[in-house]
Parts: sequence; C-alpha cells; structure tokens
Amino acid sequence: MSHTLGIRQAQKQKTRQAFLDAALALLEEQSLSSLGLREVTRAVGVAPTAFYRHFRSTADLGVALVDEALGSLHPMVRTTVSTTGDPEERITRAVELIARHVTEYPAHVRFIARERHGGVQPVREAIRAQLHRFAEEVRAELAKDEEAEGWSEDDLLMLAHLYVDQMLITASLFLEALEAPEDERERVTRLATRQLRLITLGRSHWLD
Amino acid sequence: MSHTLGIRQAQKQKTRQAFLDAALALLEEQSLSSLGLREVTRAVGVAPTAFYRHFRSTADLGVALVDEALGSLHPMVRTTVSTTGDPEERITRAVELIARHVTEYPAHVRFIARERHGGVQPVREAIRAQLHRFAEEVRAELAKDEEAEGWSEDDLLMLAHLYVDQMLITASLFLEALEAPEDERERVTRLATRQLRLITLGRSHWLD
DNA sequence: AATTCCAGAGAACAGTTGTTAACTGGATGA
DNA sequence: TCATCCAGTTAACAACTGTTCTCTGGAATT
Repeated sequence: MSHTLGIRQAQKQKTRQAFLDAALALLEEQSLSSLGLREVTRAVGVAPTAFYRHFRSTADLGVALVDEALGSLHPMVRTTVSTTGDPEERITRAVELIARHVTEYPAHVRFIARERHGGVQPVREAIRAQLHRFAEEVRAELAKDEEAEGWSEDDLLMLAHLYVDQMLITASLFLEALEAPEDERERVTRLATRQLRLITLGRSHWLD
Repeated sequence: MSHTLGIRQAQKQKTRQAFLDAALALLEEQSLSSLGLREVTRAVGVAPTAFYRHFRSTADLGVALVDEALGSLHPMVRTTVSTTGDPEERITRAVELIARHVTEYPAHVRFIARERHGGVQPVREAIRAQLHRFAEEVRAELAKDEEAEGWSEDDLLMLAHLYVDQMLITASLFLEALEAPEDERERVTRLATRQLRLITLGRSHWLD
C-alpha cells in the first residue's frame, strides 16, 4: 500500500518538515502571532516566496504544528489510561510517561501550552479540537473500568476533562523544571502524583 | 494621608492608564510578543516616543498589566475560600464569582490566560509569582478549616494549587463561552461545579 | 525525445518597526 | 517672577515586514 514518493514529492515534504522544525525552534522564545514568514524562511535557508508553496500563512503553519505535536499522541493517552493494575501504580506510570514525553519533545509541549490560549484563532481551535478528542478517548477508556458503573456519560466526560487538563498542567510544570536541578523535577513528580491521587480518591467516592 | 497629585503627575498617570487600556484592547486579538510599541501609541493618540516616558519596553508594560489584572484580586480570592457555609454552597458561590469576574473583566482574564505560558519571560515570571501568592493565601485559608486537621503543610499547598489551577481553567472556559448563548454558559457552570465537587470529595477522604 | 509541470529563486513594492536626538511649552519650586 | 524640570513632539535612521510578478531548471508525463 505504501506508495513510494517521487523525487519531487519527497523533496517537497523534506522542505515542509524543515519549515515545521525551524518554526518550532523559533517559537521557543516567542508566540506564533509574532512569528514572521521571512524569519522562518531565513532559518530554513530558502527564499521568502518558497513559504507559499507549503502554507497559506503562519497561522496555517501553526495548525500543521498542532497536528504534529498532538496527532501522534492519541495511542499513548489511550494505553496510559487503560493500563491495568492498581490505581496507585497507574498514577505513577502516567506521571512518568508525561515526564518522559516532556523531556523528549519539549518544543512540542511548549508550543501547545503557549498557543492553547494564544493570539491565533485557527490554532486555538485546532488545539481545542484535539484536546476534546483526548477527553472523549479518556472517557471511553474510563467507561470500561468497573468503577464507572452507575456513572452518567456526562459525569464521565467531566472527569475525563479533569484528567486531560491535569495532564497539561503537569506537562507545563515539567517543562519549567526542565533545566532545573533534579530535585525540582522530583518535587513536580510528587506534586502531580498527589494531585492525581486526590482526584482519583474523589472519583471513587463520587456515587456516595 | 492621601496626597493630592499635582496637575503634572495626574496627567502622567492618566496617560499611563490610557496606555494600559489601549494595550489590553489590542491584546484581545494577538499576543504580547507581537504587540508593537507604535501600535499602542497610535491607539492612545500620542507620539511613539512618549511611550518611553512610561515603560522601558512592551515587556515592561506587560508586567504592569499583570499587576493590574491580578493585583487587586487577592481580597476576593481570600474571602471566597474562607466563606462559611456548607461545602456545596461554597462551590456554587465560587463558580458564580468566577463567572461574574470574567463577565466584568474579560480582557484581563484573556491576558492572563494567554501570557501565562506566553513568549515574554518577565511577564510569565510575574504571573507565576502572583499565582503562587494566590496558592499560598488559599493554603492559609484552608488551614483554618476544621477539615485541615491532620494535613501536612505540603499537602495543603498541593490542594491549594489544584484549586487555583481549576479556577483559571474555569475562567478560561467562561471566557470562551462569553459570546455564546446562555445555555453554553450554563453548561460550563455545571461542569465547573461538578469538578470542584469531585475535588472537594477527594479532599474529605484524603486521610482515609 | 519533447512537453508539461512546479518547487524554489530573484527583484521590487509600499509599509511597517524600534530607537536616537534635539525640541517645545506648560507645570513646578525657589 | 524667574529658572528648572519633564511629558510629549517632531524628524530622521536603518532595518525589517508580507505579497506580487516573473523567471528558471530539473522532475514528471506523454
């Protein structure tokens, strides 16, 4: 099924990826709404006009970055939530997974945290849509758990959003602690673990 | 004690406030890192160079905006948390208070949500510091409650941060629902209420 | 082998930006 | 009353921005 791309298409995709990489790097120290088209092309090493062969505008590039940063994350979220084992172990694994992801893709995480409430509407929309997908997937996984018996769909979605938001908050904290000494990251781990523990505790008494 | 300002100082403060107001309005559709100095002076109706009489840079203006947006909010947070009455009533009042604040100062709320993870370091720092103050104040209020018996200081701060973050998430949701029909805001109210309820439930079983 | 296609280059456009220096004129304080 | 101060002005600077049109050379198609 995998159709080998021609030299032409392959080169185009390569350049496109170079745009995404360069933009992501530049966005570590500014917001998308201040990212200039020429700034990006300069970083890639191509003429300004080449930009238009790939994107309509920087907002368009931003939407593509959202897909790159969040699109491939869905399997990970699903498996994390559905992991079997006692709750405490699940929480530990979830926090570890977030920490590792932040370490591996700090620029992606920073971009999402920054542009979630950023100044570019189509990008905000794209992030909102992806996060909603996450919440729906988490809800679906939660529904499978025996603890979900007696829960309404609406309440499950409410809890799912709580988990998703908590995931983002934690990721952002790890991001801030990235260059800090080891014990700061340890502190964040402990904080996030206890917060998840408290939420899970509330969950298990929801039907009282 | 209140020293009447001279005509000169008064006029200066008036212009300064005009800068803050104009910037806040412009920031509804962009981020601080893309806000131009000339753009602001144009909106105020003053020469570009006048800007330097009040601020070193737009980042400096941003820090001033953080103080305006969050500085006056501390009493409200304190009294909200310390309100007596049964937990359910407290939650309702808290959510209502957030909703009202968002309706009254939407630009302030948008600014904080946007720049909390934005591209301007000094502003991020200023917001982080203010939110930490909030968390400390909430912790102090929680400590007075009889439910806090047996809690460690660290765990109380953990819970306080959870409440503060939840407050911001809720505010942001109300902001998105500002121009939406009434039933959307009602939906957000119900969601936020149940999330707070679940957290409070976890809180009451923390020591089990 | 001849033709079409198209990613990227090049040049030019009118506007924009932050920052400097030297100024003006009304409020301030002696 | 007179000298000082200082919020805001004017003018000019080099550097930058997004977007247009035209062109080119190698890949793709016939």
